[in-house]
Amino acid sequence: MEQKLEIPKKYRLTKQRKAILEILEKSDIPIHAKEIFERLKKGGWNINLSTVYRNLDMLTKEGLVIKSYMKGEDKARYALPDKKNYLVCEKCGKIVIIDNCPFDKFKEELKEVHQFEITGHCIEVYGICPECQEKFS
Amino acid sequence: MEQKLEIPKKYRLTKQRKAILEILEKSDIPIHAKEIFERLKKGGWNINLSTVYRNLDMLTKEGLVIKSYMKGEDKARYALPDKKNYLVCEKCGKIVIIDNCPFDKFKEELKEVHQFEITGHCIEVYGICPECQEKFS
DNA sequence: AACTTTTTGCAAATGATTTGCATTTATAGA
DNA sequence: TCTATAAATGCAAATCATTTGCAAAAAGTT
Repeated sequence: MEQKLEIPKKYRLTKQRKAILEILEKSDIPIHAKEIFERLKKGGWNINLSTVYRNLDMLTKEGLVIKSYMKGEDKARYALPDKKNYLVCEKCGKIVIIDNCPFDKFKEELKEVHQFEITGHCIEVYGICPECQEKFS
Repeated sequence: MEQKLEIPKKYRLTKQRKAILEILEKSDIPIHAKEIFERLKKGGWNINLSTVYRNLDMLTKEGLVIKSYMKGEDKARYALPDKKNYLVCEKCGKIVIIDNCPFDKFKEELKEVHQFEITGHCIEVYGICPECQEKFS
């Protein structure tokens, strides 16, 4: 259940890389590359946007970061693996993390039916949050 | 369970629109805008790529088409709603549609826990298909 | 057929993401 | 601690999917 976040030895632990991971750790929800970039800038860093992209790319390929797209959006969001399942309110945009991923229970079933060896998944659920249900009813 | 694919009356049923929907119906898996465009071209249509995009956009907003992104890809794929849940083989890229969406069983649970009114979802599962399991074992 | 509104085609613009290259930096070894 | 060297960074320019403006064409009416 715990994630280690160990960067493979063939990569170097640069301060930029560390800083990007820290931003991701502090964020409750998946965020855009540019958002990471801007938070770093605001934090006094003099980092470049392409450095952010290059690192996110490498981290994604290594499985240390999850890249996803939200409905209606055209740019990627990035998050640490434990934050990838979430509910999105279509009205206000609020995001709620799904902690106990319901999918795990289905892995076995899916495995049997399709004979696939499951290695990962991504679930995105849309709906209307309690507050908006009141507001718009 | 059945999808109607009725275009709301405020939109016109142009031949381009019909042709795009036909391509989507014929495809087993979610495909790129450009792929749709090229299949139409090959079929003798003299359609424009922006027309494809504009229609996919409208169809997506009306809920007649599902837009999604596959892991590792940076461009959107489009599919009819009954084709949105699928398994992807990480080795060979093969795609298998999940017919009986396992998620439906969880809607209620999620609804209770988070008080969200669920309106939609998207599931993408990665793994290794039976053939590749043999090939790479 | 004429009218009104939606769509289309085309070309140009946009915006996220990527890339080339010279310079800097992290890390291993002397 | 100093050096060598491969990996990373910054910057500017390039890419490529997607969007948009606008005049011409097509749909659905009357």
